[in-house]
Amino acid sequence: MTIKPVISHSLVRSSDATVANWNERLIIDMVRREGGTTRRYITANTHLSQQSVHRLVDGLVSRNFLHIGDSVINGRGQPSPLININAEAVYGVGVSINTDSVRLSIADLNCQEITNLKVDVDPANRDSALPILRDAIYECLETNDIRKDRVLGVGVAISGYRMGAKDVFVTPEPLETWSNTPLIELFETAFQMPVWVENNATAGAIGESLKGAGFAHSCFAYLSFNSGFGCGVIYEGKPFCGGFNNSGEMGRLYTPDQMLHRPALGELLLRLGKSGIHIESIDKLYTNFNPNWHGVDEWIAEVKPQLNLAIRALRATVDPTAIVFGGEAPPVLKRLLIAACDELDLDRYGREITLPAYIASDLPGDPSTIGAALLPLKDCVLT
Amino acid sequence: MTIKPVISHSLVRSSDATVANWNERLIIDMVRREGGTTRRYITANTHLSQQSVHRLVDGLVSRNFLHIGDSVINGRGQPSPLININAEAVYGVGVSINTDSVRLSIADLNCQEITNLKVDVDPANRDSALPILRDAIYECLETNDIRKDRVLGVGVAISGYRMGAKDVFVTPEPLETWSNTPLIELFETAFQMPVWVENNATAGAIGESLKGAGFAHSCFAYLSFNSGFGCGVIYEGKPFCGGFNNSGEMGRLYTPDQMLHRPALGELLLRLGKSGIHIESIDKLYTNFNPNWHGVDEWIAEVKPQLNLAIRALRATVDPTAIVFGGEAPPVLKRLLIAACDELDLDRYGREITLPAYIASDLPGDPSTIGAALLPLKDCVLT
DNA sequence: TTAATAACCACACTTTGTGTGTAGAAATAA
DNA sequence: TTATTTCTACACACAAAGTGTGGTTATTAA
Repeated sequence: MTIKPVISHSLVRSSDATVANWNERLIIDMVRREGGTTRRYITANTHLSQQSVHRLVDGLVSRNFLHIGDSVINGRGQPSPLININAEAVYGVGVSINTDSVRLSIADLNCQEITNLKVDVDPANRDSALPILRDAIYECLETNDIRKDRVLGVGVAISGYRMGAKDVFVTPEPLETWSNTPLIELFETAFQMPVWVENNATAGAIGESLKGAGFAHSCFAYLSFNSGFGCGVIYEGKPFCGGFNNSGEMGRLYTPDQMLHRPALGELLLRLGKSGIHIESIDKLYTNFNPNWHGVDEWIAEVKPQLNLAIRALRATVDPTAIVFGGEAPPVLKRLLIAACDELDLDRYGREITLPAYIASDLPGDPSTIGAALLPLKDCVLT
Repeated sequence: MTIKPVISHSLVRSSDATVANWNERLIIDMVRREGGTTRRYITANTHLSQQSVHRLVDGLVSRNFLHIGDSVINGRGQPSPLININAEAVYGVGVSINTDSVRLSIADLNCQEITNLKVDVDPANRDSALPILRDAIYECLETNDIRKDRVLGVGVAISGYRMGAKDVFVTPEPLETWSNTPLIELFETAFQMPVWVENNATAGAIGESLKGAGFAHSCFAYLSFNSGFGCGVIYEGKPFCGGFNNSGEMGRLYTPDQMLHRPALGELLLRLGKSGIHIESIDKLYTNFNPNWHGVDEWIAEVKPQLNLAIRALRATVDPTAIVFGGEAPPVLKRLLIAACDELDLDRYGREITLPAYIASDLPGDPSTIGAALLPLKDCVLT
């Protein structure tokens, strides 16, 4: 049984029951990325003619995805009315399930996070978690005055890799309860809304593609420093999933020996513990991090070879134009990790080669939750 | 100045001047891959309706890309006429420029190699090579009775990585003369035909996607064992080029120290030479290879760690469903290399994970030349 | 012999784009 | 002030490429 969209009829195209066709999505995403623009600009920057842009924008305005604002003067000629996103047109709900916490988030059509909260459930117990999560979602929508028929669906970010189907995961052991189950059916039944499921690193990458590095890069790798260490790849603006849908599963790069020294924050917590600094969760690390703590420099030195190996592997295979340092690492730590990267910008004949940009993600908090909330938007109305 | 297609007007669609639109290409490629099929099969295996398939096939038959053959009976109902590829409809010409040889090849619409020959030119001297190559192409077309208006264009495979534009390469030093030049304009001017340019590993991968592993895999990595060691990635049936267009440039994976022990056949020739076995070219290695030669086992052991690192890097980032061992390595050597691959099929909790298939390519001779000849076909009429 | 099935094909229709042409509004240049 | 320019707005005819309906025909199973 597939859950049908619950969104308003006025938002759905009568012809094919989708929310927006590809050219409409191109226009919505262009308006969003530009933070408002004119029909003139859209005509100049798409393959569409003036007449087509006019008709498509008209339709999107009448279906309330876009607003017409004041006119702007661009030299001679009639001024262009500004076209703006109607941020309240549709929303995406995001849920991230991590080993130590479950978070909930709502994003509007502008990809702005409306709310982000920790849900007080035990992620290790599926049966008790699902109804609590469902209640939390509906309560959260009500609190924020969001009608249910404006919600495209729920994106779920979970750590682990896929096995067979696109929605069956093998999770880290603390999340064993979510393993080997078709998650879409599970969540759709629980939430009574359409559901998307994605690996947490890829969810972070999607968030970055819509709000951060994606403005300048259409092919980049997103390093996700969480309890573990993962990676999401964006190619041609879309998530790259590979053959078995496990692209970016960095554990497969390392030998068992190297695994112990990979840049996973869970390992950092252990090292800090040994130095007498006891941090109980990645959450707390984010808020309390001090780069002068005893053990930080040592850990950076310890993981540096594995971090550089990951970057070499990405450059050799994916060849991204940017590598984004994200996940739940504290901002200062991201900068320390970037500083630890070797800059191998010469080929074997000593000729210069272009390096990818190393970027510290500045999406706040847990990027996989906001990324999860953006999944429905990305899949229905954006590009 | 862009060279216009020289193919017959009867093969080009009047509406948009392309050779075939996407649905037509889907059908042509399905007929090709099936080695002939019925409209019934096409209808069942595409998103197209019976009526649309009928209309599209009709158009392709009247434009001579397809032939209608005998009918086959499939149980009750009217028998279906067989639809076959007209192999002589269009052709692609391929040129590969390697450090030690220049090869020329012609492929028909069935992706069958019509001819493959070594061109007697010095690849190190561009100005003398171009006119000789042009003459060789036209002579070769004449010899094989192929009219010029059936040729889609020339694909060129060259070793090296891209710099900036998609047709500007930085080549290995022996091919310095082809470096830092927009190659499309260069070759189009010389050949007076449309030209495609591709890295030789990716050209091999494209060949494999049309004639070998591509029948079963839409995402695979193609390891190209040549004088150097490269890789081409196919994703969703198409070449994956990454952000800077240098996906698969495996040199970037290795440290300078590892580079000396990477699985490049040029290095094998050096090791064999030290053992008193003097092979003058990769060509000769292909025809005369003996796995019992002193030095072969030692070389396999020497490169094994770097080969496995490449595979780990590919599995972590691209996650292909197959890894094809190709390039100019002799068949026996490919099998030895496959045997040297560790099979890391357990995750860090000891759970089983699906391995990619390790496949020895059985395209004969130099795959990059045939791959080059397939470039125009892939880009104009196949998918 | 007859019913069922599948292929074939004509036709009307829909969606989604294009190009042409016209009218009008507002800013700038002379 | 007036003319020019630039851009919006909109009507209309048209084209490409798909769909659905329904009828005809060929073959097999009962």
